[in-house]
Amino acid sequence: MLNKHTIERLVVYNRVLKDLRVRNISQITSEQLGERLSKTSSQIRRDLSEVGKKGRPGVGYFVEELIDSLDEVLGLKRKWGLALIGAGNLGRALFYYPGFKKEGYEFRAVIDADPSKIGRNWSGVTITSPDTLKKLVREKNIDMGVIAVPSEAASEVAGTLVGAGVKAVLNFAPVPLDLPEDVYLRHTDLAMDMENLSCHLCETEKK
Amino acid sequence: MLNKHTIERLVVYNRVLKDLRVRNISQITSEQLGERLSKTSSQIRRDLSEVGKKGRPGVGYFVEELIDSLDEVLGLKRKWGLALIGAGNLGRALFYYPGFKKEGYEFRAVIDADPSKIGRNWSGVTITSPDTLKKLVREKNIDMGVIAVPSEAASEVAGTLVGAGVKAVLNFAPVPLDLPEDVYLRHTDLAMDMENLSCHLCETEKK
DNA sequence: AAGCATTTGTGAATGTTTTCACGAACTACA
DNA sequence: TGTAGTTCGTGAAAACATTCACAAATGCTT
Repeated sequence: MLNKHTIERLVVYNRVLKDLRVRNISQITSEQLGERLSKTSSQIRRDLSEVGKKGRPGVGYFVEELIDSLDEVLGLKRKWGLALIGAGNLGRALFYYPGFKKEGYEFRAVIDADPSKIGRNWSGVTITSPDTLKKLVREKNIDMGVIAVPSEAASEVAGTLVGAGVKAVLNFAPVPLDLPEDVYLRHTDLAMDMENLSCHLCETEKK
Repeated sequence: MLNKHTIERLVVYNRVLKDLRVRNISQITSEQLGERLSKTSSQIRRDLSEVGKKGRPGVGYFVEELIDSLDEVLGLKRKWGLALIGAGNLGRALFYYPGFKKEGYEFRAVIDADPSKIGRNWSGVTITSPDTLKKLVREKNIDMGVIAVPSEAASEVAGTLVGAGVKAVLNFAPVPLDLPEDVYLRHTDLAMDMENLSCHLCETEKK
């Protein structure tokens, strides 16, 4: 029902609204929100019309109510269990990234194939070997897998995750994964963003 | 000229093509490429028609030639200088991320406000304080800024980057930045991707 | 050299997303 | 209560993106 673009924007609106809440601002109009995000007000009204809560004509939206609806829609009203695959530099950065815990995402398992890493402890989570994954997914209620291994290993661990019953995967390895239809996959490729930037720089240089 | 969606796909095509090259495959049809990426062949032909090199009817595209054109379009034929702002966990992961160097992106400056970090050395790059940024951008030919600081500090460092003349910014802080029109900005918010996943999980659960 | 089998490149058709524009809902104040 | 001033929600229009479908280009076989 909600399309991809809308969801992406809802996430951003939610961020801004939470910032407003901290600053004790309790109402905002679509016009103001749009200005803050360089979007048209009608875009914002259209997007928000897809979540439950309605704005009030002549006034705008109530920050608190809207956050509540957005948290509901975006699945932030409950905790989610994560398994981190890959305990390298990137894996560690993700594990300790404060934004996850804040929104209810908990790393409950950390997997790495490197024997020198297995057994180490990160804030109470012990790093274990790949063959423990299936068991951990069941026991620790893992909802999502986060892949932070080198490209070569990515396909295999993705397969293991899916085999263990995980239905959502966030892939940081720079390789497109081919997973079953019913697994929701997002690919966050750091170098891809960079290439996007350089492509634009190139284009503007030409002008 | 090239639109956002097309660029995003071109980056992916380039990845796949480079993989094919490694495996000594020298030709590919739009049909095959489409299958590999779950895209229609006409989408791929349309996208590729926007880069210089033409395919050959009855044969397909030549991998090597196509990579060459894509590298050109995506700005991968030259080196780019990066400044990393923020030497925390995420900053370190980005700095040591192998994908960047491979595609010609070089971190030439690392900035952090924490006195205990200033003076440390990461693979030959010394961590320096924020007030050195302007000078470094000039001296080290910095093309892009990579922001990996906590939200509170993000706006300010973004402003400093822009003030120093940087025209492209990759923002990892979970806060929307408001930069001048002529600065190209990309926002990679790790928690945002996660929220996207949980939103989808929620939606499918409901059905 | 001719005919068949591929596959490209691209107008035209279709589908999707965003913006426009305006009636209806609400507030504020006299 | 009435009037003026906001702002929302949403059909309809416009802009944008994808897919279809087919002529033209090429390779392969006889």
